Amino acid sequence: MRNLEIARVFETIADILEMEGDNPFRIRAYRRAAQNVEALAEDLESIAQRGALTEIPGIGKDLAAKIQEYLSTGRLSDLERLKDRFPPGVLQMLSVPGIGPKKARLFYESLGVKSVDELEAALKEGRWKDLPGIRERTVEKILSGIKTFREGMGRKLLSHALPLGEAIASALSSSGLAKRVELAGSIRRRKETVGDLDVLVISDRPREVVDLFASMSIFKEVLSKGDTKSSAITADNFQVDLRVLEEGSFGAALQYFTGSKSHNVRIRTLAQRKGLTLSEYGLFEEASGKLVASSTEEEIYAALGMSYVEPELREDRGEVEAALEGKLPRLVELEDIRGDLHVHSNWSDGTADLEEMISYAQGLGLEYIAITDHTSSLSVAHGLDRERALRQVEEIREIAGRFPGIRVLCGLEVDVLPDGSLDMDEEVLSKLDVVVASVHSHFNMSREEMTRRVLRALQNPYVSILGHPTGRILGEREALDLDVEAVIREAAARGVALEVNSYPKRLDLPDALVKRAMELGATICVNTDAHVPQQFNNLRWGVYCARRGWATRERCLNALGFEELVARLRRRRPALR
DNA sequence: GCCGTTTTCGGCCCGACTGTTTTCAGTCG
Repeated sequence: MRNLEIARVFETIADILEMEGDNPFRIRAYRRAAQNVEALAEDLESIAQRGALTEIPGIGKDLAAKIQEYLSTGRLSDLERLKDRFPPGVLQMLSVPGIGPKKARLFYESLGVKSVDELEAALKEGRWKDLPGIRERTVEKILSGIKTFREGMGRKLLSHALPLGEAIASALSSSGLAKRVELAGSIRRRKETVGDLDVLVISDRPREVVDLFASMSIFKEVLSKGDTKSSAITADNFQVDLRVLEEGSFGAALQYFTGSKSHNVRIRTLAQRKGLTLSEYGLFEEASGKLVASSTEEEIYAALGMSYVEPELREDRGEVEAALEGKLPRLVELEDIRGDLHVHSNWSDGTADLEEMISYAQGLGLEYIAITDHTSSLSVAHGLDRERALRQVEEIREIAGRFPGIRVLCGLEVDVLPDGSLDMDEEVLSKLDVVVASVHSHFNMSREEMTRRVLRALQNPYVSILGHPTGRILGEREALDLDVEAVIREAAARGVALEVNSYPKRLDLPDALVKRAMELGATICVNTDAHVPQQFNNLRWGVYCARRGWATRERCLNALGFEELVARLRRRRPALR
């Protein structure tokens, strides 16, 4: 599957053309092509074989030829030519918030800086003073952008890392050399970003496992390779650590390598108090060195007098105490989620029409979805004004009848305006089943103003869900300056659900705040915010995030069956039919 | 570079915000 690779190629071309000041529509064509290629469910190679490349939206004759060239030669002559114009580090500057093509080019051509690091140094040395249009405030903004950029770097989104880990694990499993393969570390804890990847293997032929691992074609460099351990780096600079163990110590090793560090410190202290000692090889009696437990994690936790702790909870956020008291929650699972209440179509900025979205969701076995397109103040997304909104309601009700396998609710993702009012009148809102209220603009209000704004939206009787409540985007945008505690309390009091947006870069509410929402009695709703049918599959990322926040099925709005859900929505929205 | 019941050329999304200017350029969504 080389779709992602080709999407990146188109993105890079778009970046370079943008720096050269090329026709903006041509640039947009490349970006749109990249997006559509990335969203494809089918392999580009098999589409190419069918000769159907131009059937992909946004792919015409030219781009189809470029895809063909890339598939057959592994390179693209156009791109090679363009790449000579700007060093890769200059292209990377575009990922720094506050730097676009114009500034990147300016810095490169007039300061000679070829990377983000060099740019930072030059700015700190004050070498920007003679540059046109660059003053103190701009420099401050860019320096803080560089900080944000660095925080997002080096770590990969879970949604990228987990499939990679699963591919490595399955290659090792299918070799027949391993009795068991598990991913450990933060990826097993389902942390939203992952710094590296830990793979544990049980085998009595460790040398061969190591050889197989080190020879995998995904790696560009093998850092170390011994009898039971190896580390290697993938082409996109992601480190993978392999550890091969004997069957007996698997539980202890899995527990040890899953972490987190702070969770393990707590566990080992606990063991010490009981006269025991815990290592990656097992739980032993301190005095005699006698093995107490080692083959499964369950045994180890049990021997310490605790209930089993799900990996997602192992962050030392109170799970040790709760496990000792037997009071850990039963976490929500992917199978508990019955529907999706935040879905877009091509009525606003989605790519698929209503039928496609509904039929895909039905195919996945969802019991219900709510269509929630944007409202008109979000003009970039071609949001709906009242007339189109009303027309869409009629159309949804009509189309829904043709899909007996799934219930389709009418909704909107309504913009929360700066004063906290909603971007749609009450007459329209009263005709909807679900209203997701979201902040999409004016991100830099003061904490007081922003909090007042969101609280006012929550107080609106038509709002059912607060969409991506903090507005953060991993590696791209900080969370809104918001008194989240007050927002959670208000949501709990008003019966408005807080969204856990499953989009891998959002995961918003973030896990720590999901936990706070649980503590304060609020309800969450794990939605995909799908703009493309395939994005319904993002649900798992949201569920992981919710689990890391101790969320239970009982406190998850869309774990309710349809009748219960409607009853719940109606409780807040008397007008619901 | 794509696209088409306004169809093979001429559109294609554009408003808000910021910081720089003194009427605007760059970035973002």
